Amino acid sequence: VGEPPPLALIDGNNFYVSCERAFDRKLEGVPVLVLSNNDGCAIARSEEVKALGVRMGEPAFKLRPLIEKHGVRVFSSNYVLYGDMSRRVNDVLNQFSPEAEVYSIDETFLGLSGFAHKDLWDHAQDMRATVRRWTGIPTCVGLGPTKTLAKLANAVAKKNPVFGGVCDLTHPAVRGAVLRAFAVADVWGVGAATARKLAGLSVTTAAALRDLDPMLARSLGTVVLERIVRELRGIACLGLEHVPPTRKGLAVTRSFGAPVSGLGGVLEAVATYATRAGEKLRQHGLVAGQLCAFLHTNPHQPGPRYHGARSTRLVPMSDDTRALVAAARRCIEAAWRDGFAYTKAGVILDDLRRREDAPRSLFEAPDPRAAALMRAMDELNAKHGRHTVFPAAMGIQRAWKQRAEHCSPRYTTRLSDLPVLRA
DNA sequence: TCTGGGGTCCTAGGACCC
DNA sequence: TCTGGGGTCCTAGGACCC
Repeated sequence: VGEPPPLALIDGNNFYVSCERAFDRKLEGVPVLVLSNNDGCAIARSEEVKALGVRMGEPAFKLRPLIEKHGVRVFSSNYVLYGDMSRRVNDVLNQFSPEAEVYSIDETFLGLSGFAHKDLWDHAQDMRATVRRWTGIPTCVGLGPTKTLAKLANAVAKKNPVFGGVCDLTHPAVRGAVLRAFAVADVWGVGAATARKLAGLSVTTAAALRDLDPMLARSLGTVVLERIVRELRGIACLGLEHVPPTRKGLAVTRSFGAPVSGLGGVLEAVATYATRAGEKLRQHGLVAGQLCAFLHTNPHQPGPRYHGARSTRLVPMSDDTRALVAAARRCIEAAWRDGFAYTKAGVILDDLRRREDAPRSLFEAPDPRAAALMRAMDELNAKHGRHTVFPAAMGIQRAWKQRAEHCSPRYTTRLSDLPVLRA
């Protein structure tokens, strides 16, 4: 029995940083850092920034001296730009294989059945070069018979420049040495909790995990860990998902730009998040059956803490902004406690299904004007910009709005932000 | 003294991912 | 002063059914 057909995992290097660099040559060769929402912490680092010792998720305020000292170029996250660049990269990859699964904003699995083994490496290099030329994004490629091995190969290619950007683990002979040198905590699907348990059994490398008894793995870390063991042995347990499955839940949650202690401010914020959630629902043609709203104080600070949340059923299931806003406000009013400085709130929708599959209630006939109203709002906001029309419950001042003090232009999705070439 | 057996469905919480 | 956002999957246990 042969091994399954090869898979490739293509992954953008320091993806958000590379998106910024694609439009500004002056960012080449200098330290570049991209911050999370609210300019809170480090989420993408150029090689120069990694060399300065900045870790993933490190709070931005702690980095301030280092940023000053080394002239680090700092960016707020620009998801409109990154999302569009991701789409462009995938357009290129689709020309190399029709079997694609977009796994995340910067990673795609490709099925490469039909390629002779000796051609794989050239093919992978060709993909890298084409993506680089057509989008400006540098990538690495991992090749293997299973998703887990392709992920592992990709991590190896990224970490060791000697591989030239491509690591091929489709050949069983080279796998052993690579797996013996690979830390088990870095294997895809092995998190901190599982790594601790494995360390207790002296399993510290990917090779040792591969050699673990699958039943023991199952008792240690559920069927998920058992699958990882088998995948490391070259037995595919995780298929390519060409068509993304319909999503099960959807959330809009944000930290505030500054703490909020009045009920009015939090109600405005969740009305805004519920409004955004409604837009997302309608984009996907979905309705929600359940809504949960929460608020909480800063978990990183000492002092009085509170986390409040309430959920409610949406009957009938809905994608109507007015129903979502009303439900979210009711939940927050019920969860509210005076006397705290709140730093974050959110709206979570669950029990999603396609609008045409939603159960109808026996006595209420849907009002056709409701759908027309939502459509009109969506069209106005699409044409004239977000928040051209919005529920009054969102407020006008929105003093709780997030920080984003270093945002780059939306180079590829907004005419006014197009890059300009000067002679 | 002594109280069945076999299901399904739902939810909360943990673990993990990027 | 100051620490992101948005997902998935799995399991255990409770509620409920006949």
